[in-house]
Amino acid sequence: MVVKGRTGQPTLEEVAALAGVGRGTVSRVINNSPRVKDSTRALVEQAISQLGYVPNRAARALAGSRTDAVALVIPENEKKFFAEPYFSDIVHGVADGLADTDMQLLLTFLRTESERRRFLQYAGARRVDGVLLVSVHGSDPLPDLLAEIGLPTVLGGRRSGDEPVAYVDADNAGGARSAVGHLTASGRRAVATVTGPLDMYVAQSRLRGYEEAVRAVSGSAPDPSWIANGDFTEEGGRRATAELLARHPDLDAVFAASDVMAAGALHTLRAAGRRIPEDVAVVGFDDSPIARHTDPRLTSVRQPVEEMGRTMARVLLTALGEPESARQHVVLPTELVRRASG
Amino acid sequence: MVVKGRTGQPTLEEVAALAGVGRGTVSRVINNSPRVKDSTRALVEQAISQLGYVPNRAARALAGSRTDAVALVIPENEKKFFAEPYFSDIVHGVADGLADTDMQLLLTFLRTESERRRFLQYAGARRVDGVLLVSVHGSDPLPDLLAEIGLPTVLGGRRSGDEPVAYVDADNAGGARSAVGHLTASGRRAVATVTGPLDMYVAQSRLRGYEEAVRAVSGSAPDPSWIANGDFTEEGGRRATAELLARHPDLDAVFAASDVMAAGALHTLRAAGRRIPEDVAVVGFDDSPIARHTDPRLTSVRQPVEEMGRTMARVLLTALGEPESARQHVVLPTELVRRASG
DNA sequence: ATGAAAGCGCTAACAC
DNA sequence: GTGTTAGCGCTTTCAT
Repeated sequence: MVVKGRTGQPTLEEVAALAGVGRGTVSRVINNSPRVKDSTRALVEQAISQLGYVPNRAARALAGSRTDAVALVIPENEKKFFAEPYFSDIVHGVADGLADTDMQLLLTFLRTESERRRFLQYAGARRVDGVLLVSVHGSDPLPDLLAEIGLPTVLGGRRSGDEPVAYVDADNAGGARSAVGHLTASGRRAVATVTGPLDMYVAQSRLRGYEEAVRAVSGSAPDPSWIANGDFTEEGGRRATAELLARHPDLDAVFAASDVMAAGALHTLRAAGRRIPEDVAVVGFDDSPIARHTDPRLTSVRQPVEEMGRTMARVLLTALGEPESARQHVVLPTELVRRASG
Repeated sequence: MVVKGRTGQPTLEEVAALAGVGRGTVSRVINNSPRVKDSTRALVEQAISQLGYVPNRAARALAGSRTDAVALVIPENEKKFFAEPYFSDIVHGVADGLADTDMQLLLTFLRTESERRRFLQYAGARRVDGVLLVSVHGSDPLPDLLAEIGLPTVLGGRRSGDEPVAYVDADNAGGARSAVGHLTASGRRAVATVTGPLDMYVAQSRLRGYEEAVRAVSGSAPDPSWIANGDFTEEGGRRATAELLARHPDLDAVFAASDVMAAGALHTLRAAGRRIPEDVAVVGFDDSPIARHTDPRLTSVRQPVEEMGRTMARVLLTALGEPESARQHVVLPTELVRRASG
């Protein structure tokens, strides 16, 4: 006949019976309540391992009104943003940060408007304990909506300088400053930049870092003609670099606000007959293998992506532990990885 | 006054009350049971949307003994294997394949032996309905253990030619044949190969494809001296290519069993003064951006990775629907992407 | 410190 | 077809 319900798994009740205690006591033990006598605890733990007992998550969630699950949400408006190992690193980091918890990691892609709605319902129904949100675009309302719902949320990156929601970001402006500083320190003065899409704070920050570094050596803000907009794609990097080259045939350095764009810049510069790094130096941002293979000597700013993921997980866990804790804002340092060509 | 534990979420009971029906009927409606009069169904659906009702997953799981969740498991013995977009594509594909289900996607990395044990416990406790397992290494016992437990499992790739567990793989041997065939068709006869780690079936298959293609033109199996082992890393590709070059200075083509290794091969060949493709042609496998940026003209075999993920999800869903269905084995075709340099 | 008991929200058997 | 009811396995008062 059809085997139903029972999975054959031992239940808390059976553990209690074997240990000769009540169910409440077993529950206390597996939840690390301090109000249990050591000897009793030992008894129960013995029974647990003897039976190979594993608490039933669903029952726990139902009774305790929590889920022990967090969602990692990835809005897919800009898939290109995730072509690189960035995505993979974030996921690894988050998983690592959750590793010694028994939190489950749910992965959710939000491609369409209807999927966004569905997710909000889902979140509103509290089917996760918290949310990690990456690749937040300029004016994405999702973080605010989650905040209204009262669901602990941590962003990877931020939407603006005074992001109200908890976030973990990299020091993009600082990274850009050090990249450009690296160029000027070696005597390059005609430094142009290829920016990311300026509706993203990450792109604004990197541009700002560039401007600050230029001002630091020239005493004034760079002329806008030294700035060309890309979109974080290689093709965008090529196009923007071509513009820059047309406007300033004498440029001797380019700071690309992403490594993929740096790869594009390198291609365009080479195609135009410029030698790297004799004629033009290039510095990128992100330290991706793609760019390194385009030119192994490419100097780049490295963001600690995996650690960002780990930190996001940690921040969320903290927020889950102390519901009324202030929103945490973490900015991790970047690092300039020098190779020959910068 | 007595309001306790309530999360504020409407329950099935409230829906039933509002619709003026019993709870069982509401349950039937949300589970698409055919045994409901259309008019009643409409009534219930009206109440559901009026209340914004979302079924409680935990309660459902507890009562129905299923979880509506599948785990995507990634054994991390060989992290290098996932440096490329492969991982990202698989995940996207799986998510896509699950998109119009309300299955949740759990992500699980297995780094240590203790994590493996924990996962087996977890799986044994039936906290997921099924498992997707990628990057299965040569003699990994995990798939068999899951099969014993009776948990529907689908592999991405396989462990051997007669893999008993359901799997979705790419036609690696066929891809390798077409790659090498492409080289020989253009007159190259001195074709060497850089293999992957031969304890992986994927590497064996690609080597077999190479051997078959060589035999097809030369009439006999290639001498082992034309074969050098890599490990799917760039450095491995460099080393193996250097060996080949030392053994056969006259080689005029290389088939690399992965694109990252192809990148390594290109670097080594260039460093040795060989011109690509005048002196030596290179063909890779996987069609990764890394390799394309090393040489934009690199011809590669493309595996439909995202579709593999999608298919894995589909196969698993089928297995969940028909528990006694035969193990499905799917092999997806690969495609040669010709560019100038092959 | 521990046992007893009341749910958590749902599914599935069973009646009608 | 539809209502009723008994659990699913756990957490959490409330007594003791």
